[in-house]
Amino acid sequence: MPNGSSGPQLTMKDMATLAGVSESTVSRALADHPSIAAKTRARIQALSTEYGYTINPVARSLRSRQTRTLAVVIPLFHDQAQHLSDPFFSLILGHLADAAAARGYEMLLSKVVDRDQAWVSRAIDTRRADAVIVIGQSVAHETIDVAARQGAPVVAWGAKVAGAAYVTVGSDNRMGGDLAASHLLDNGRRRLAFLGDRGLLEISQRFEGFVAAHQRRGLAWDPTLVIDTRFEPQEARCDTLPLVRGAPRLDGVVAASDLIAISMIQVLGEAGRRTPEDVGVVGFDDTPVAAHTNPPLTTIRQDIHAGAEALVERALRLIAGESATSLEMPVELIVRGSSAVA
Amino acid sequence: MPNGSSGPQLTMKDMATLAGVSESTVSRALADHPSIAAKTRARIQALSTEYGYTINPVARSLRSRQTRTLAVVIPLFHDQAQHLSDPFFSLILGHLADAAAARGYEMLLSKVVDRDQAWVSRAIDTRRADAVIVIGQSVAHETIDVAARQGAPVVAWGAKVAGAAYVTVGSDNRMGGDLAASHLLDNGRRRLAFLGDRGLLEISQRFEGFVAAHQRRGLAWDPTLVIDTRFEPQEARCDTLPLVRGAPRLDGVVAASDLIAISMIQVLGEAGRRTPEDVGVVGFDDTPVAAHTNPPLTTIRQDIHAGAEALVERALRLIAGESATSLEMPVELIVRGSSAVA
DNA sequence: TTGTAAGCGTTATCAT
DNA sequence: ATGATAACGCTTACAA
Repeated sequence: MPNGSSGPQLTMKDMATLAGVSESTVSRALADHPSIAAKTRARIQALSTEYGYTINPVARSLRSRQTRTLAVVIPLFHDQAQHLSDPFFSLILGHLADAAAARGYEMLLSKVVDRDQAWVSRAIDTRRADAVIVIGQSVAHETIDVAARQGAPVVAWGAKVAGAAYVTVGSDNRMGGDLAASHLLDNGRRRLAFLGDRGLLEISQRFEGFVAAHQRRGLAWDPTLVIDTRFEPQEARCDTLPLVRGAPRLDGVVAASDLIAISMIQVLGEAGRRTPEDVGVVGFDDTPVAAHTNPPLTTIRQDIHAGAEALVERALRLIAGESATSLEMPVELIVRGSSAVA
Repeated sequence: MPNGSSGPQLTMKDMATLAGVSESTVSRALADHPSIAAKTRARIQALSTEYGYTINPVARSLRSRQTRTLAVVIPLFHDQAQHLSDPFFSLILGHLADAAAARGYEMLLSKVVDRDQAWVSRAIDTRRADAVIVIGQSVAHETIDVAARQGAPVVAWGAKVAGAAYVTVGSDNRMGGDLAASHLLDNGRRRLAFLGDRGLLEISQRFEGFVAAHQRRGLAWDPTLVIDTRFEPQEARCDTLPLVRGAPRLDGVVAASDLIAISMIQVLGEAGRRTPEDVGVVGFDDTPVAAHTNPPLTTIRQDIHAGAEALVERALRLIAGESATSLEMPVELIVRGSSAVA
């Protein structure tokens, strides 16, 4: 009575009996171990599929000391709220899931909300995962760094920090900020705002690019137009309202995310300022909505697919005991309606 | 030399030696077993925190036959593409993560892309998780149903299907479709389009509500204004373009997602039709962008937080061998600018 | 090329 | 109230 997918789970011992061999032979056959005769191997593998036998991953893990699982951690204590609502997360999560699955790894997902110390090492010490991927190092830099120095296999999506002990994969944020600001400046805009919480490493690097773009052109930027707004649309709205009212000559906006940009366009509209005629707006991420807002959003596209691949690939290198290098990926300016020249 | 978070992992045997008791005592003390003297319990627990000892979950799982893990599966074979890009997913994922963590469960995340049969039972048979939560039963209904009949602990986010053997948690989609259409009809709109792939159970139920709203008022709905568009903005765009051009008298749109609605507003705008003056638009989900688009989106809000809680709670009931009932949650109409009366 | 046997770190069943 | 001891289902030296 093969298959059926029901009934008590078969064990390797059962398979051994069924095949008339020893457990070790089954184990090796299923692992494609070359020392097992090709014929035997094929027979046992056929038998397993026929009976729907699958190796118990828990037992395997206990013995082999490998979980074949990657922990994906999203530190959220920076802004308490659902920062996770940003579509950026589902995007990278989807790609991570693909990349992990392609390599036969499972993906354990957790949010970390308390700013308590040791969650990185815990994810590993706790032996549920072979490596940890942190999405958005944000304020967690210290924690990650300490864990990495102690030998924990951690990689993070985020900004490359000088002297950091852990591997990062992320976009060239300076380039992004620079491209965005340059685009607006080259279109004759002169009074640019920067919206985004510079307490986050990645954002502060985007801001550096924003500044660099001005400096290269010998132009000044206005500190009163720099707002450390959060990612939540609600907050973004509150933070930017006074700006719009107080800065009549504002003619361009570099936002740290598409969501902030979209929110800003709305706020501007309510104040009677048109996008792009009066104010040009550039977002960040090129999330799926960006192309379909009104007006469509000019934005900086990050290659999240490649990023996810790189994260997983590096995690596996660390697991294998090899070394891995950080990666900073170029970004691309996508010009759409929100920044069109008047 | 306690703590330190480094060095070789402590085992229960180590703790036993350290505490001068047997392994069983440590095990029981850590499990707060009442048969262990309160004093001993406290001492051992203190020791564990001091030395940073944590029970090896793999060994525990092997022995106890429980993984304390929930598998969250997202079947994606319906539309091949990144359906996952919809912010709805990150929303529910975030809430699921919270709900699982609150109960001491880990969350294993996987996308299922191939439409091969047995992925539900595999997630369990494979013994990586104690239960499976499926997000969006979509075309997977059959598969889930079969698995559930065989006793697999599965719960799904989605539409309640008559005669289904598995537990579902979802919104009252008929009510949603009805609310959306009624809102537009009551504001004098008469030629409504419905946009959404009715091949998906949830969407077809929303459509039923759309129809009911018309019927209750003795109004006819126009089949040529019903478009089975997909969730991807790109496709939504292509699918709806001809509609806009071909139906000059169209004055209302009920969309199956906020993303589709936003995309539609853009398409309308390009064709010279204003929202809400010429055409009123209602979305679905109340994703974070909805409140901040231009114009802000009238939409149907689902209580995703409660939904996630209910899913996890039911999954745990099934794990415990108890029975669980399906849940259909009311939705709420959120009126914003995109449907304002002319 | 295959088999034997010793663990991996817990929990659960008996005893005491 | 605590301790021995036997599993749980695999992998991997070491033998044959």
